[in-house]
Amino acid sequence: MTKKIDIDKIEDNEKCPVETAIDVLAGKWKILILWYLRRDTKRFSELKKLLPKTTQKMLIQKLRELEKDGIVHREVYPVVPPKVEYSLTEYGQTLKPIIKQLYLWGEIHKQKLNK
Amino acid sequence: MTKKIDIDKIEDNEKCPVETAIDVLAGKWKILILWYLRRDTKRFSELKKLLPKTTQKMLIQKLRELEKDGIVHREVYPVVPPKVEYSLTEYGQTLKPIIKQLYLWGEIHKQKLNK
DNA sequence: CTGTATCCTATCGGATACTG
DNA sequence: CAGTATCCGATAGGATACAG
Repeated sequence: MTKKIDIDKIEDNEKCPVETAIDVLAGKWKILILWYLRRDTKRFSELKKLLPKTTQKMLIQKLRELEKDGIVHREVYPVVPPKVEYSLTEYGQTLKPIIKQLYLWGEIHKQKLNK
Repeated sequence: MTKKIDIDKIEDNEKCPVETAIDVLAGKWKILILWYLRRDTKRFSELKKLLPKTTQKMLIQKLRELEKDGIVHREVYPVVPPKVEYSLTEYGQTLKPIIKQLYLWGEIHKQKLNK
């Protein structure tokens, strides 16, 4: 349904929406977090395993930022040991087309690198 | 044509293509540069005006990186004063779906921020 | 006009230790 | 398990000056 928009026809605004999007998604790990949350809820420990190259501190920091922007939901279960689950909010779901395009292009680029 | 792919059905690979894409596009200004080049060629001085918040040094640095990745083409005209034009390569054009989605989502998010 | 070259600082992010 | 706190180094990025 967005297929008919031609970005070539859009004028160069003062404050481009692309910049707005980047402001929210910048920070290397953020999009990768969203990628792993695209499908379902993950516990904090799961995310840590999925993102071995980041640190606990960074992961929490980025999760907090995404939470603040209304993209990620944090659900705390009052059990021992603690259990915290992260998921995409309904608003966060609207980012999926971006994530999808990044995935598709990443595949193309990986192939190019292997040549 | 990519509409039928459901990213929810994709397994969590070791090295996700999303990460590959991020590696190339990371750096706050890069995507914004691509945005302004999406339609046509720009001179260096034009890019500088379009990106007033970045510095000349950063702009050149990012342009060089994009050039190295085969995304941007640099055309030097041997005239005085110097004239250099930047444009998307054919390969760089393949990034347009990503840029488009970022634009669309940025618009949505701008609206949300104004409420 | 299109760059280079320095210098400098703020932020990002890693390592480690500790806690409810 | 899911954090917090602290320290510390690397690097992204800004200001300024200068050159072809």
